[in-house]
Amino acid sequence: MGASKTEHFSDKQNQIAAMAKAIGHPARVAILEYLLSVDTCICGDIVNVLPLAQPTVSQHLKELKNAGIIKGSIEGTAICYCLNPDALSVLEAFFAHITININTKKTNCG
Amino acid sequence: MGASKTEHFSDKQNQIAAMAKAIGHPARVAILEYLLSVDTCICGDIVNVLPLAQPTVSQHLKELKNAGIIKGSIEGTAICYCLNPDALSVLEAFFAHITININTKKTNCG
DNA sequence: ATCATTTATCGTAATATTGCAATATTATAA
DNA sequence: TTATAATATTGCAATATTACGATAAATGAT
Repeated sequence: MGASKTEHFSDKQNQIAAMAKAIGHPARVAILEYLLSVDTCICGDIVNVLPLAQPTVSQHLKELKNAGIIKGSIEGTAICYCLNPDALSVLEAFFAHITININTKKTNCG
Repeated sequence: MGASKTEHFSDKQNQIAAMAKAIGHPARVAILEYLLSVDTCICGDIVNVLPLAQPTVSQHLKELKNAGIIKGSIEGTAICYCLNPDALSVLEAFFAHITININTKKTNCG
């Protein structure tokens, strides 16, 4: 096989998984942190910040965009990228919900 | 290639990415939600909850365990699994940090 | 010791991801 | 138009992931 059986899971579960998967690569974590470190959008120097070739960076940006984590808009020759607050707040809520509920329960095994 | 160039990124970035990647599959999101929905550990019925074969579920549990997201302990014939609050709070802090910082900045492109 | 139960591992097939060179596309400038 | 700059796409090789049948390992019960 090799393909996930997404049809067996809820839309919410698939959405969380898709976004987490998009962040599941150190280059893409680095992109998020970089976009967060500067004010608003970044127009055209993400490639220089990462230790990867331009096509590879372009591919990583595409995946983040497909998952809705970042947004991009054409600005002349360059493209401006920025974080998508909506997507990130969904993830934030998901993990906040988990940690809050863990703490209200008995401590665990292991 | 096919292998991530983890050596070019920080330990923190690799750690966040590894944990996010582990959650980046709907079956593993479902496992997290199930472990959260019951009190403390779950001993031995995770397979019945998921629409996947037993070896597949075992593999998913292994990946969550390798990433530190869950913990497991042997309890007779069964194995008890539970969430690892430490790992999940790292992710929670990561996304909380992002969403807090987004909101203090100008709204973005796209 | 034998059996039943539960979980893990092995082997394998299908598919996806990662990375980059080469090339194409798009937009601005001269 | 031609050149320049920035980003995207294509094509490909190496590797990883997903899924499951078959089988193994470990524990408890009879």
